[in-house]
Amino acid sequence: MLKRERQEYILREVNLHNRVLTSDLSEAINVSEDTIRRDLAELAETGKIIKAHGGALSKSFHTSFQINGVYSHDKKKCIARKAVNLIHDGMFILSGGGTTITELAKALPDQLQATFFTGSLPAAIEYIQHPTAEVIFIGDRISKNSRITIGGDAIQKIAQINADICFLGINALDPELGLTDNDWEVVQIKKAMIRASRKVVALTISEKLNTQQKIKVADLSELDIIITELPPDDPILEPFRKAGVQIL
Amino acid sequence: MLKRERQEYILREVNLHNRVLTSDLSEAINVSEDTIRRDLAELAETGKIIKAHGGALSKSFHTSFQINGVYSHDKKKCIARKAVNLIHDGMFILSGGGTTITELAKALPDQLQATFFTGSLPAAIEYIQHPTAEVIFIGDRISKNSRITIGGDAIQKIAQINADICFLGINALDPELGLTDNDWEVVQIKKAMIRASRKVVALTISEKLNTQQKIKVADLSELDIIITELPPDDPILEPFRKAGVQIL
DNA sequence: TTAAAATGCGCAAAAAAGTGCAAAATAAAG
DNA sequence: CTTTATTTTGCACTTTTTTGCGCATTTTAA
Repeated sequence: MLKRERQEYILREVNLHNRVLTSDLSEAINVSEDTIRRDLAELAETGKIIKAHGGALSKSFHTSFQINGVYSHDKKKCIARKAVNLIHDGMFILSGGGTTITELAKALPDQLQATFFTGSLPAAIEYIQHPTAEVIFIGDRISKNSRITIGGDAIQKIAQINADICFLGINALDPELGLTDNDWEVVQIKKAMIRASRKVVALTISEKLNTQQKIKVADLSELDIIITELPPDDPILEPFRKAGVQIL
Repeated sequence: MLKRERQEYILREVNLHNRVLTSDLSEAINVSEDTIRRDLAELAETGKIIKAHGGALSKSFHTSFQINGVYSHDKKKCIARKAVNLIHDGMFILSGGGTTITELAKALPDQLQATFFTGSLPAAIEYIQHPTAEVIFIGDRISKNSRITIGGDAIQKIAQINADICFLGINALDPELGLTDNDWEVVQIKKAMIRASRKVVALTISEKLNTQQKIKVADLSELDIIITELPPDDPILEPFRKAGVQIL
């Protein structure tokens, strides 16, 4: 076996299993462990793998490992964990934009099999990394501020969908004024999403409760569930529960 | 056995078995190993095979190896820098997928004012961070492997565009077989993009030159410009220039 | 802390590759 | 058909690359 060939074999093994042992490789290829170590050192030097004691790790595995650790203690992550419980196999899900929704996308359990419609670039990036999730992107002009699709073409596309559930990341929620926002185009998209879904779930950190913005998106009565990081019996949530919305 | 004949035999052997040993070839053809080595050197110089200690490897087998290194990133940046010079204010640009295209999106000069149509999530994320660029995302199902939009709806949308220029990140380019790929759905998108654009630019690192994949995308004659990290007078590029394609 | 496992380093043998040159084969010219 | 020029090939030799082993050192895990 050629040296180059051997190194390619090793690289494939690493990328396939996310990690390899020097001893296993040595046995499989029938060369000394020294040779394997030298190969791993070379591959690591050109940045193709991460060397470790006893073997090596794939690059992608290493990076994803780090990312998961950093954001684990976030309010939004807490909200996302509550939200994923509403998703079941086979569902068709409309997903809006915002960082909270992106957290939701990261929090999906691996074995889930569902179809996600979204116009949010950051959320789509996360959904597509899920092993089984189907992702349909709603295309049109992309808004620079919110990084979601806006425009008539998108609204038309959304109207063709009949989703089981819709997750909206929101900017302002008030017991009287309901759901409001400051971007006209984004509001049109959110309204379309609410119309296109049987159940509407609003995700928000508690700071945005009892705040108002300038453009009306929906009445509280149009929302089915509100999810925040607070415990369900927090007094701040009382007026929303009274309006007939379920709190998680 | 003629020299030419012998080299073609070697090339067939390489592509068939993905690797050859100098010693085996020498024995099979009944010439000295020196001669085989000289043949391998010539074939490697024109980019048809990859030389290695003890023999040679096929290009297709080898590419996966080179593509994810630290040096390939520099190459792609170099390619991106060449490509941005083709973009001018007011242009309508169709942009495909792939890491090279993503580099292009990162390399855009800040004051540029242009409209980008794309179905690539990573590229769109970069385009949208540009201060003035207009971004239109072509929506439909997102392919897990390539992270670009695929499907009939997307093809229909692309057909409605009449772009000034189209940038394609490509997987395999051969002087005879032209542009090829291994994903049927992605091929359909690329074909649509080529049809929808007045000028077609192929971006690729040199390792992918002289390689073939299974599904035809376009003839060389359909390409206007090829951009690689190599200097324009490199011998590997000669057959492409002869086919009438401009090289940068 | 301690024992086992893994690693790095120097070294030597084996394999392969590069080099210069002359013989052989092929092509071109007279 | 012969002669000359060019290319191709093989051989002897040197240089480089690759590989495995012994041994001191470091890392890991109990």
